[in-house]
Amino acid sequence: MLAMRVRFAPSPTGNIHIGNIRTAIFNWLAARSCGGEFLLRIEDTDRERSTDEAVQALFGVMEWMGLTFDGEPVYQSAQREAHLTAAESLLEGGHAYRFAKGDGGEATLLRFPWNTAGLPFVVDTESVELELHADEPVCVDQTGVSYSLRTRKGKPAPQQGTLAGFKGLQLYNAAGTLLLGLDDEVGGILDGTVAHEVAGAVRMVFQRREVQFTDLVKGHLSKPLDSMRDQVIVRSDGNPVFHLANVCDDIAMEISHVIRGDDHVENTFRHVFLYASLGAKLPQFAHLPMIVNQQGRPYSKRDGDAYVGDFRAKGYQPDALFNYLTLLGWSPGHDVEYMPRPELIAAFALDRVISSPAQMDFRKLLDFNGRYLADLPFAEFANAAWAAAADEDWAGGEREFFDQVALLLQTRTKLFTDVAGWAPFFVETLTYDEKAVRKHLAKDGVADRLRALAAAFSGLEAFDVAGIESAIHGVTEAAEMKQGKLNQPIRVALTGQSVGAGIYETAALLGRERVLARLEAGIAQAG
RNA sequence: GCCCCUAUCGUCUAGACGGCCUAGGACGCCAGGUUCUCAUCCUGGUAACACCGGUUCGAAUCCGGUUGGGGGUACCA
Repeated sequence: MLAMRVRFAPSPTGNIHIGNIRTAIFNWLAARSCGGEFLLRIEDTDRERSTDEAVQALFGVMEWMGLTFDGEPVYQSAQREAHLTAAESLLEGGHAYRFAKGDGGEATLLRFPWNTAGLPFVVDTESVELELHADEPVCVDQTGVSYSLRTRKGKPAPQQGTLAGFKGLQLYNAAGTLLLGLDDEVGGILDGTVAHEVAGAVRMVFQRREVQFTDLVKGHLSKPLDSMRDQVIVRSDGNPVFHLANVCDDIAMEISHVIRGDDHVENTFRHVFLYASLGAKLPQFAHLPMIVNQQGRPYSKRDGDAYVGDFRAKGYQPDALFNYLTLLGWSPGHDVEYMPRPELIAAFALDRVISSPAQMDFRKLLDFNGRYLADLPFAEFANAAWAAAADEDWAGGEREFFDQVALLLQTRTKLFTDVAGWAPFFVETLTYDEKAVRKHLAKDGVADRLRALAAAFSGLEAFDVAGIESAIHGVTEAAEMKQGKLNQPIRVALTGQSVGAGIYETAALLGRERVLARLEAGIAQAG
């Protein structure tokens, strides 16, 4: 088997969201897990909406996520001539025709071939017999067959399908007389010289044909050809449409596996004909389940939700987001979910991707982020925390002291924005959490104990962790309290908060002078 | 309307051959523990096979139907 060549093909029409980047991740993992190549193609043919800023943002996001691509990015807009040339050759080979639909000029349409003998992905299935609505005519021309079924209430329900979907079509009237046999005149219809409008038909019979392909994720898929319509490949204004451009580029880039979102499944039934008409070999297809938002709808650029850049701005670790996203629609098959990138590369396989949509769980992502932060080498953690603190009022103190605080809090940090909560180490005047004050400080006897503690602290020879611990123990023993009962009141007095790092370490780091001042302020709060 | 896909705890998921599933793991939540607290850590608990039929000695697992969800049905990508 040839090496795997995959591509990520976003259109730069806005910020890239979580669904897009997950597609990129799976492509990247598929390639990296088997030594294949991961290419980037920027589908910028929608010139009105494609902006250079969006392209730069795309590069930024990919770099941040560590999604390295091979070779130079391909810009689809630069391939326009190739697309048009392909359309021209399709026209010359009889695989396409020009037709004026509506009031526009002539567009170029791909013709699903009447003769499917050489196409392994089209098979004849059952013979179909349909009751028609007699009031509506059946129209047969080179664009296809249009007819009307009856709804339950007896109203006409218009249908339309490509000519090739109606092999052996026969139309009958109520008396059972054959009104039209398609196969006899298909030649003229195909070249556009003959068209029929048949009135009074109540019954149609034809041989159904199905288009089939095997998806690496979803398995064997099929769709009746009579439910499909001929596909415009070049608009009447002369611009190639997405389907043509996409397939031409994938052929030109020699893509072996097309890995994309579930929303492209239906397109694939049409794309296989394009590959065949262009004389190209079919790639393998893998359609990934959509990632849906809290409302159960797929993320879209229009909703402006869940941009990857937002996660970056909020201080998420790219590796944590990467790891988390990998678990949406895929699982390694064992119980370990926390998998650094090399493990992910080793474990990833397309055949373990599932096919139903997944919803983001931001809490689980946060948990992953906390684990990745805890596992960061300390120097890296401290640098990033320092950078994250730059926007705080208290930023810019001594780096050595900051590092000591960071060391104390690394394992408890879920997100770098949490450093805002480190303020008690860096500011003079505390902001008290009212709830914490009420619960821990404003209780009978607390003020007395804090006074006793202040005295004990003052008498301490060395204001270190061991000394602080024994001083606290001394006070609780004298008050006949349970060990640790005084810790939360002390914490609230020293930090204004009910949560934080170990209290002895916190006190030691704050230093005797500040601790004493805060105890006094705390006593005032305790009233 | 028509076509395609899909359905296990609140969420992400495990569950190749039907019995090892009185359905496992993770997040969340709850409780307890770490002879000092907490957002760390440890232990325990909570909670699911959409519904109805069928096949079978036996079904979350196979088949059919219903319902729900998603996608498509464009001279959008």
